[in-house]
Amino acid sequence: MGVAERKEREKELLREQILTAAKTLFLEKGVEKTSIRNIADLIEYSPGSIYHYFKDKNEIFHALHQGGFQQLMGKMEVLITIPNPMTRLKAMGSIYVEFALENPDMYDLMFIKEAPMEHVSNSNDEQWKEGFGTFNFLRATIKECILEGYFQGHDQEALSFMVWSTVHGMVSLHIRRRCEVVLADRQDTIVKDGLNEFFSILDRPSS
Amino acid sequence: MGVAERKEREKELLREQILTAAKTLFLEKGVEKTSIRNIADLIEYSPGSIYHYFKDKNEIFHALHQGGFQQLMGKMEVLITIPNPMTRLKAMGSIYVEFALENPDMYDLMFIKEAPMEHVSNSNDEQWKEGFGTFNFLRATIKECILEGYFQGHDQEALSFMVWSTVHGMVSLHIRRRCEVVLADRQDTIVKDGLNEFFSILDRPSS
DNA sequence: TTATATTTTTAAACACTGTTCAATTACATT
DNA sequence: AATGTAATTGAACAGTGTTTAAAAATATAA
Repeated sequence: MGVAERKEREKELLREQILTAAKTLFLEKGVEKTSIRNIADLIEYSPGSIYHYFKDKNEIFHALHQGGFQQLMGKMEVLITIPNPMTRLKAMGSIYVEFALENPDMYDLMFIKEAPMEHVSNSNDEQWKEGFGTFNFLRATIKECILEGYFQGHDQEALSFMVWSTVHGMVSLHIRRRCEVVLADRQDTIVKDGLNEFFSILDRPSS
Repeated sequence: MGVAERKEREKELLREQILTAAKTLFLEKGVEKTSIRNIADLIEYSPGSIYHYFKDKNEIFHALHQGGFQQLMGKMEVLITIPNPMTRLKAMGSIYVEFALENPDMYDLMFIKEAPMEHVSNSNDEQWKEGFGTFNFLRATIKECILEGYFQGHDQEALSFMVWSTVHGMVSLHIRRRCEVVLADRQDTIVKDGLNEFFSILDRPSS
């Protein structure tokens, strides 16, 4: 009676095929410029079929969105071996930036693009543990930093948001090419340099 | 022989009409979801007409993009009256954030959306004086700060980029609603609070 | 004023898009 | 072999940006 199970597996397989095809195309030419027909062509199915596996284009986007978070979380796992919270905080920043620069399109998908945010907000909390996880880890690290006297009298929540914003700002300005004109030289190094500036400012003692 | 001049004025008038209609619709429902037909409907002309005044949809976007920079530059003019560079730097950050929160859609158009960036990069330098201007002003202010000993031994260029990134990061995470889930409470104040955290870290003395 | 030339405007067409749906095909169970 | 279910299809719908030949409006010249 393994028929149902096999069919389930086959269904999952095609779902996966759709996702990898969509990912390829999304990262290649962008979400907006990828059509359902493009995806269908790539996996050699009719456009209508896709709607048997995903409610709409947004749901495909959302699935990939989640995958990206898991990938980022994976890269962050090494951080738990770093005991000093300040060192850990900086390593976290480096990993974040590294992830963004290595997977600019995926980062774009996860943190810059607007498409599926209504969907994400409305979806059940279960699915958000990944996104939550990374930010909570940042929050916890910052809390440790404060406890050890690195940011005396600072607001844990607001400081976490600010730190996240700084790394996000740098990589997103880079990815969306807002520094090309204004920082024409140094294009390749500016994000790393900016990050180091940030680190050295964080390192200054509390007054 | 003022006929040519009058026609020129009339042409400019319709161009302006198209722009205000486009701006209304872009800010109302987003660039992507605004069609040329929508704009044409609003000004009661046929869709084809618009192509006599603008090469394509991108060119309309670009025109509005430029207008936004002029608006931001206008808000920044008061800064030249602030003699202390550190005070000026912080005021600049406040104005930037204020502009973004007051005109989130225009900010999105200017700094987050990707649509017309190819066009912007390829367009002649003349048109970029505005964008250049604001960043150069930041750069100059940072330079003064360094000269007065606020950021000893720091890299002017990288520091400017980092400062810009921080304010950009905060407002863009807010605008693209990436903190809704992760910072559900404090939603309205988090950007202001984050900015203040940034200020107080900038204020710490150089080691 | 009439004829010519130029500019502005239009409607129709083209090749796309996301999505829906009735009909067909494939397949497992009885 | 017949039945019922699930997967797949292709056509259709209403929309998109853009092009273009024709028409209308206007300006210039005779």
